[in-house]
Amino acid sequence: MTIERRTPLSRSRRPTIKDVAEAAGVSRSTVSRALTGRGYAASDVRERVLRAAAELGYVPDVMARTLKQQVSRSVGVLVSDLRNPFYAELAAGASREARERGYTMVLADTSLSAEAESEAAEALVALRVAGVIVTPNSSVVSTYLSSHGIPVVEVDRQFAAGSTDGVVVGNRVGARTATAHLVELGHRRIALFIDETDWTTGYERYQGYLEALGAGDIKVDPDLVVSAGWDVADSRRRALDMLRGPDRPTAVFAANNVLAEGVWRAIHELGLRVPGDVSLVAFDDAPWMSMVSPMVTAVSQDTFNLGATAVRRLDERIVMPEADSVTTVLNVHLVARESTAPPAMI
Amino acid sequence: MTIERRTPLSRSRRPTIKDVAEAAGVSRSTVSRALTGRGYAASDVRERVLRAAAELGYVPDVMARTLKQQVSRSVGVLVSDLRNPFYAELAAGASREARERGYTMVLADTSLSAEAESEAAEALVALRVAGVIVTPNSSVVSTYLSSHGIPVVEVDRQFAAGSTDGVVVGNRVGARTATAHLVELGHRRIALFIDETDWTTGYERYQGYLEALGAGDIKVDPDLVVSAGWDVADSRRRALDMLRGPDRPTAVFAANNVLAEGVWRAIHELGLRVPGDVSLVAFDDAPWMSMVSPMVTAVSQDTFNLGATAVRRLDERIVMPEADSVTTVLNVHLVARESTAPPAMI
DNA sequence: ATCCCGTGTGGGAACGATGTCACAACCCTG
DNA sequence: CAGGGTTGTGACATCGTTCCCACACGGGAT
Repeated sequence: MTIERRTPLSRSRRPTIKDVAEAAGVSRSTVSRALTGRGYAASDVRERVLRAAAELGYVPDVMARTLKQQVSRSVGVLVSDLRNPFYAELAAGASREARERGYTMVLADTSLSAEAESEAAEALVALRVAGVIVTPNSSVVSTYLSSHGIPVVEVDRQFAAGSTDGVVVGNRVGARTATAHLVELGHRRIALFIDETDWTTGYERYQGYLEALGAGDIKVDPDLVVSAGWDVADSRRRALDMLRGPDRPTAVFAANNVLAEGVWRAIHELGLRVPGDVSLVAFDDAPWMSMVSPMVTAVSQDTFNLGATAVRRLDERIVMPEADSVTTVLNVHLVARESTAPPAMI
Repeated sequence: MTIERRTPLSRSRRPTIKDVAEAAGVSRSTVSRALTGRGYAASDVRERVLRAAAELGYVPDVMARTLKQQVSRSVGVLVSDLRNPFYAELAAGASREARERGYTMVLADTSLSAEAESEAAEALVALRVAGVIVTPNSSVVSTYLSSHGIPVVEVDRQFAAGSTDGVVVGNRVGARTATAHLVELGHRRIALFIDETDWTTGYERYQGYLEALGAGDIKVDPDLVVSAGWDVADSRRRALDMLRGPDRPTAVFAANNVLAEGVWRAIHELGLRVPGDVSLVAFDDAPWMSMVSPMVTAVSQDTFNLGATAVRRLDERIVMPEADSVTTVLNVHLVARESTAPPAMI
């Protein structure tokens, strides 16, 4: 009859390298050498140490190791909004690549708040992470982290190009292709829904839109360029206003998946037919776009790969801190579906 | 004319508490007391220390602090697949709650792989996190972490009920409500698409389905219960087989959003009309379900809150390690939309 | 004058893993 | 037997922070 041990040994004290050394009958130094593979360790001793470590369930303390070596194997990831499938997929890609390269990932959803972003950045500095991947909303985070000697990779958007690495997609090309697709179909009144036109991403997509219109000899109508906010509700409201108006556009280019959702909802509420009454193209191919009917034509970006590439870039930067900064541009491609067609005759 | 400093001071060496102490002209102990607010510190000295710390851009090293205090302020979060909006939203909820409670979040996407899960769990032990939230695939992770004295909260599914905390939703009630909704509409041949029926989640949903059938005096047809895999493709294939068959069901209850997507795609490929030819109810209300036409009736769970609640539970557990384990059950509710209607007359 | 107390400060130990010593056993070869 | 290579040892230092204890100082009570 055995007495139940209320609290296992492990709860009271986790095994340390010292415990392993005692169990294996060697010194701590020898355990360290045997486990890491650096330095001398006879094969029978190594065997004994490994067995003792396994039996005790010994797991090295990353904190202590990092403290000594001054080299962390954690990376920070700051994204705007995990509920947006774009950021979720980005994080998924980063997660997989981080795991493959032996990094742990510290993730924070900054909820589109500058305060949360700064707070998270400070936490990452305190953790002494090896590097940070961020979808920035301003240059402050990149600047702050860089000033603390932490490598930064900006993803999707870029505020500190030249001084930090970046991984973005071909925004201008993508936007031009999407708009040109509408122009080729015969559309002349093409609305643009965009988050902003000041940042790199928005600016580039705006430029791509302008270029395609210019190439088609179409004069830009400022009333058709809507700088909608960040949520579906706002986009929907603005779309309702525009599509109810007298001079309704025959096509809409929505510059991200959130705006596209708002426009889509507005179109449906108004009972308009797609693409009969209005054509729709989106930048960023969210899952719902291939599920709705008609399916939405979209500029697809490999978001998962965007996250994975950012981690790769960061890893390279960590290995070579002094190399020139690099901006990687990933390709996008237009997925023509059912939401685009020539405009109806008037 | 100033000379550009190639590498800022911060890169060569981060400021330590010692630097702050020297700058403020006090001892390290005094700096610590002044900054943390624990212990004595004259107001003028505190002032001086704070200014020195701010000027140097001093950020305390979490590693060193944790090492000393043996109390971490990080929590681990292990989710199956961030690309699934369910897990993304769960992670978003966990992230916000963690931030509010002053925890940093270490996240790993285990990609439905047992190996990745174990690997991630070991990394979390190495990091000495304060606790872990996991959407488990077996009991091994919970057991492993518990054996290392790390508090665990199982979310969505539960393998170690009784020994660890859990946060789940009313799976049985939800499934019963969804199925009963179909029964009330007059359906007698109701298919169930489910991931598995052994685990807690799948088992409960299966039971709810059976209960609702029993209450409607409907005999269970085993051919209508499909244990589909984990991806959309598999679910779609199985749905195609079933819906092409001679004895097609008049309604389908898909027990999660992935299965629902597969069924939805199959229905469309076959040119069936919803709800005319077949009604559809889903467990877990994914964003696309309110965007497609007809909109899909679904059992909605507050996934964001699921993640947030799990962090709250974990925090309580960390504060009171010896308290009895608790399983929190969150409510779900049926959102009746357009994909359900009485079966067509035959 | 002595003691006690509250207040403020400094010195040193400790946390866990690892690297670096000097050194001690060995073995084998010449 | 000398010399060199191999293998293992314990002691000590390191990292940044905090805890514990010692001490200093001055005022009030005994």
